[in-house]
Amino acid sequence: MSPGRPMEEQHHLVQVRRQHLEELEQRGIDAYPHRYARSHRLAEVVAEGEKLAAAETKVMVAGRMMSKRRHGKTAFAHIEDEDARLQIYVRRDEVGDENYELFKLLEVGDHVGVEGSMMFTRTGELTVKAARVHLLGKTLRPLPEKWHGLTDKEIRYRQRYLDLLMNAEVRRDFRRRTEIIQTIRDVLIEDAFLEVETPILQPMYGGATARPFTTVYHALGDLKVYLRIADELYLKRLIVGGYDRVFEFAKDFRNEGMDRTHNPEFTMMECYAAYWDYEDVMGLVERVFARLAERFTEEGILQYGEHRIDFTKGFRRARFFDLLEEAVGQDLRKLSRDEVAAVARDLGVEVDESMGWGKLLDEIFSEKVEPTLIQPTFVCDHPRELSPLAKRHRSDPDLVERFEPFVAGFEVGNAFSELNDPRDQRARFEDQLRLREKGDTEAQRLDEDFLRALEYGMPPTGGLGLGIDRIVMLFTNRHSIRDVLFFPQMRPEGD
RNA sequence: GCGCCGCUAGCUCAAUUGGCAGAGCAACUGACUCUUAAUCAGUAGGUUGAAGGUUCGAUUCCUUCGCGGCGUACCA
Repeated sequence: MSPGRPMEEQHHLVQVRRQHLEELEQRGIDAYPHRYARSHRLAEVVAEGEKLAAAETKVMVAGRMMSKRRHGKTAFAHIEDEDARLQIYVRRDEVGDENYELFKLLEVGDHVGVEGSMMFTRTGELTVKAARVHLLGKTLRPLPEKWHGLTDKEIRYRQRYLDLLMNAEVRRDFRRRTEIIQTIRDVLIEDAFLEVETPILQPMYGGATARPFTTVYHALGDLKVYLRIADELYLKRLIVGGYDRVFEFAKDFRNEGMDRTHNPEFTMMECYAAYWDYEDVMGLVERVFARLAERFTEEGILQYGEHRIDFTKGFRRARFFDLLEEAVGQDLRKLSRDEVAAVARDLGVEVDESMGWGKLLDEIFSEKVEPTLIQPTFVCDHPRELSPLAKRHRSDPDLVERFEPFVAGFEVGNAFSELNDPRDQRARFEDQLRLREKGDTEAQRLDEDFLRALEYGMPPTGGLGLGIDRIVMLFTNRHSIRDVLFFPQMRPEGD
């Protein structure tokens, strides 16, 4: 590990580079010029290679030098930019003595510009024959080895810039992250959703069950404020305010453990549509995944680890209690809280006394059903107790109109027919308060202003949250959330 | 939080039972005008994650700590 030490104490490899930098400056060369009049990106040169080489076209290209092979009075090197690499050929008798001396002082890692004409080498590789080489930015630290590259996960996560510059496939995956978000945004905008922004710092948190991060706001007398765990209650206020359809890509924060699928800050897309119910939202989720599958899979089949996931048939729809019954062999709906607890124990699911009926069912479901939900599935109609913001099921008051899309065994979202009856919403919050009094630190808070908003009338509304990081994991075939976040949470480096 | 594994040169990795800490690449010097993991000859590079202990002697064994990975728990 090489933490950033003061330059004075630097390693001899750094000292050598600093000496080269000084020598260059003594020759009057600016090691950090302001711009370079590039004529092509490398991918453009590569795409047009045949034509450019046939015409010996003059180009000005730029990139980071990733390899260098010197043979006396001639040399080859590769330069690389974001999405392509290109060989350069530098001959002393072409660039002149002075420029060749400059090139000798450049090293792997430096940013260089090359002015020259396109050609193919004897071995058939597209190459720029340099007429002149320019230094565009000097590197002071040595790059990891060219062959094995950088594999140490700690360095890859802590110094992501180094991971990105060494590993083109990592650059591609993060570019895809942006493309996935853009694809989802496109579908929403086509459906007339309006993109909005709501507060991250909130005086009262809500919209999910989780512990928050807290901070203080000095200007309001050290008022305790929270980083949002969800933006649900704010987006619903906007529906009350008369917007028809809204969405937000939100960074949410949850003060909980990290693992392969959890980072304390993560990205959730939430959207709400007036006059929709959860069946309408199912249609939206299917449109979103159909579009993602079209752009990012081969013919709708996604290879994720060992799984082949088929998006060509939409999502299977299955009810929460039916799936439970399939998995445990009996209908748990009519059982009492204690009977469910007994079933859970028999199944080897850990039970504790504070767990209510709904929580116990959820535990059994997580353990016995979720891992089996590989193909795209909507799990529908959950017990009411688990879902304090969802509307009662139109044909069964013990259930809510809710569904969770599952893919590859993980939950990628959550959706409801939104609860818009202010009396019922108040009663559900009060149930949560009772759970909190029993010691459930994650029970939801009663938000009086949100209730006031509902009392002004929210239309029937369908709402959805999508876990963006998990969706990116799916479509990049990555198995840790840390591989889809540029800068995952890490403990501070020691000295 | 708990369990297991790991941490050795800039990077990727070796080191027998506890017995002189090594290689490849990168770097430096020299040779080389179509190479591509360039080649050839030479040089330099280490507080073995940290502290303590056992021992004549510790990269190796023990204890504590730090960081990471994986699993598990918590967490929609």
